[in-house]
Formats: sequence, structure tokens, C-alpha cells
Amino acid sequence: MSIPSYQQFCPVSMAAEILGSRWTIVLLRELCAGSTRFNDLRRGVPRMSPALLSKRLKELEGHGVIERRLVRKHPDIYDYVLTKAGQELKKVVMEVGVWGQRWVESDLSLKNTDPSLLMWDMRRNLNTPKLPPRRVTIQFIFSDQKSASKNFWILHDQNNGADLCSIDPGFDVDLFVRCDLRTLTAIWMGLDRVAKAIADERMFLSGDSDLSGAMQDWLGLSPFAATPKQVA
Amino acid sequence: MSIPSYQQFCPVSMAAEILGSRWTIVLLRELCAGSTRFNDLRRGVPRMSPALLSKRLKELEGHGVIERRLVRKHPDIYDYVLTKAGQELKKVVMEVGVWGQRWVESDLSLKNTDPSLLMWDMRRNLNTPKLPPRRVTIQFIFSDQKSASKNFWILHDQNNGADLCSIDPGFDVDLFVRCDLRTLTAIWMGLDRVAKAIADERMFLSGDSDLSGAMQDWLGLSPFAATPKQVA
DNA sequence: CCGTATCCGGGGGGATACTG
DNA sequence: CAGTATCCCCCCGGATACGG
Repeated sequence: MSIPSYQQFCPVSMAAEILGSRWTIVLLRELCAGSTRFNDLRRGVPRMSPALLSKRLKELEGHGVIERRLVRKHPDIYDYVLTKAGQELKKVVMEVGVWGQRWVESDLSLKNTDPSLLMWDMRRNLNTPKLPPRRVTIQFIFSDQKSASKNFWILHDQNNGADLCSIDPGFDVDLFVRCDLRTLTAIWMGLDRVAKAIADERMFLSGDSDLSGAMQDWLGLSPFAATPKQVA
Repeated sequence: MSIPSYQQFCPVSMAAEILGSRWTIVLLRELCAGSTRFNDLRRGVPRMSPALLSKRLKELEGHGVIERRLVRKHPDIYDYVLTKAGQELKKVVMEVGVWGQRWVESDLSLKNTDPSLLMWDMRRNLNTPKLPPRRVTIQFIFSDQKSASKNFWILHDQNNGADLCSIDPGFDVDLFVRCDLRTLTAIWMGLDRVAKAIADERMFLSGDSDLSGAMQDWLGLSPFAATPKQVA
């Protein structure tokens, strides 16, 4: 997308030269969501190769969308942060997402489930004020997944925020959440509800009853969950 | 962009699968601007090959963004019109354009001037109420262009609307506009003004004095001209 | 942990010509 | 006017392995 340009002065096409290359919008979504470190970004775009990620980051830097900032006292370790121009791209990313939420069929989206990505998004959007003011450990068990993709733990306390583990951290578990991946993904996207999934016996909670009763509240949803679908 | 998917359920990436392929956003801009016929669309994306244009139109139709409608009494001739989902993409296109106008450097945009494209955009956006209520012929002469790209005529009357010609239609010319391509492009983009270009002797008007005096008014500008640049 | 280097294949898309 | 058909190159980007 760099040299073979559209050769149009129109601002739409000039912007499209920057935003239109593969993975760029998805990467920007992850940057807008707050990830700044290389490997955090990778978790948001897991199917993007590190080589391509590095290349895109350089391009975005060259276009003034992000800048690299040295992490204090770590030479050669950088944060990638949005510039003012990059901040304004949030509007574009939001409009793209809103349109996707409204007009892309649910079944199509739900064909692309990914347990790590879902958990990564969920951890970031936890509605922490609705969690009890002590350390909480919640284990998610995806009944239809195997081994490495089956179990996840979210740890939260008010000092350290939320952590995500894919190997057992060893703490006592306050709440177990068991369901298939599609169910939790649909809830996260605003297409289903915790209560309904439980009533339909597609989801099973066990452990702390306060925590299980408030799951729909502490489980923050996708930024687009409130946008109503216009198609099946 | 069709099969090799991002494999993310996120609405942003689902939408990006549809919008992210080369030329698609630029084509959508032209559709949003109102072109519906194949060759009208071509004028808005002159550097796109007809084969690719046809392919993209099919893809957009497949994604429910546009639909083909038979032109009355012409079998095999179609209008391409935005569906409801397509209409809502105007928001995306606008946000992309606004960002481009604010953050892409003027010099970069003005390296991509194109006389036919500029005239095609201008014709569409004429502020016709500011033109006199009779037939008007305006000839544009790009002093730095050669032969086929040098002269354009805009014809307007209240019955037939505005027409654009690149060969002399033969009518008496009410106003001659002479300047270089960059100057008119910059005015169109809101980066320059008619009065300033004249004062600087970068633009010369001759003919009907009412028409020349009101040029800044009847010359409609780019939809993004009112958005202020944030960078040089 | 944070990237870079290298290889390599597939296909996207540019160019051109042509048809109903 | 409204597209198709075809060729073919190039380079995007996926995969993997490796250095700092």
C-alpha cells in the first residue's frame, strides 16, 4: 500500500493509503484499546506474524499515527503510543466497528471465535467496580476446547488490577464458569445474556454466589455490545 | 481479502474484511457521492481497472452493501445503489475523509492532482443556486497541463443540471478560468481561496463579471474543505 | 521479553485488448 | 456504453528460525 498509490488528492483516498493495508485497522483497534507493548499487541492480533507487526508499526510511526517511547531504564524496549493524530483514529475505528456490529451477520462473526483473544478482550474490559474489594480468582472452562485453550484464570485485586493466566496460578478459585466458547463469545458481543445461557443450560456457574449472581455486571462487554444488530 | 480472513469475531475486523481490500474505500466514496453507473464510477476511480471495479462491485453486492438495479427498459444495464447497510457506510467514509483532511500533509495530497478527477468532483458539487438562472458555460484552462488535460467546460442550466466536457461543446463561454492545476485543487480542498489566488496572480478570470465575482460561492468545495488541517 | 532476518508461494491486481 | 477475458509480474505477507 506504500508506493502503488491511488494517486488521488481526495482525503479519503489519502487516508486509505495509510489505513487500507492488511491488518492495519485491526492493529489500530488494539492500539486504541490501550495495548502499548509489542507482545501485548501480539495478543490482540494473534494471527499476525511478528515480522508483519513490526513492519506495520514502523509504517504507522512513519505516518505520524504512533510514536515509540523508550520504556524507562530499558534501552531497546519501547512503548508504542498513539499520537494526537492516532487518537483521532479512534473515531474511525469506532465507526467501522459499529457498522460491523450492525451489519455483519452474527453467525459469520461467531465462526471466528478464539478463546485467548476473547479472554484478552474480557480481561481488559472487566467492570472492576462490580467485583468485590478483595482478591478474586475466576476460572473459565471452555467445555468444547482442548488442553491449552480450555482453561483460563482471571485474577483481580484492587492493587494490581486484572491478570489473565492460561496456566493454573494455584490460587483458590472463587468462581468457576463453564460453557462452550460460542456462548461466552455471544454474551461478550451482546448477542446473548448470562441469565439466558444459564436457563438454557449452556452455561454453568459454581462457587461464590454473589459473584455468580453479578456476572452480567462485572463481566464488561465488548465496546460494541450495546449497538443493536440490524441483520440476523 | 476474501478467504484469508483475520479470524477474529471482533466487529472491527469483520468489517475490515469487507472494507479493507484495495480500492474499496475509494470506490465507496464514489458510491456515497452519488454515482450509480459503471462508467460514472470509473470517472471517480480512474486508475482502477474495469476488471477490478467489476470484481469489487460484485463483492460489495455479495456483502449486502450495494445492489444492482436494472435500468428501465435496458436489459443488461444496471444501476449500482447503496443498500441501507451501504448508506450507513457513509459515516465510515466521512470519518476516514475527515481524518485525512486533518492529518495528511497538504503537499502530499497536492502531489496527486488529477484534472479530470477534480473537474468530476467539482461538477457534482457546484453550488447551483449561486449560478445565474440561464445557461452558463465556464471554461477552465489549466496552464500547466497539456492537450487533453488542459481544457474543460462546465455547462449548467436549470433544466439539465451541470454537464462536464473535455472537448469544446461550441457554446459561447461566459467565464474563462485560467490557473495551474495545483491552485484550483487547493481551492477545492479548502486550502486556498479564489481571492487570494487572483491577488497572487496564480489565477486569472475573464468574462462575465458577476460570474467571476461570485466564483468562491458557486464553486462548491470538497465535502471536507471546511475541516481545518492540523498539520502543514 | 522484543523484535529481526530470511525464505518462499499464492494471488491480488495492473495493463491491455476485446466483445455485445 | 458496460463490462469480460487474459496474461503475468510483483510483492504482500505467512511461516519459521534466529539474535539481542
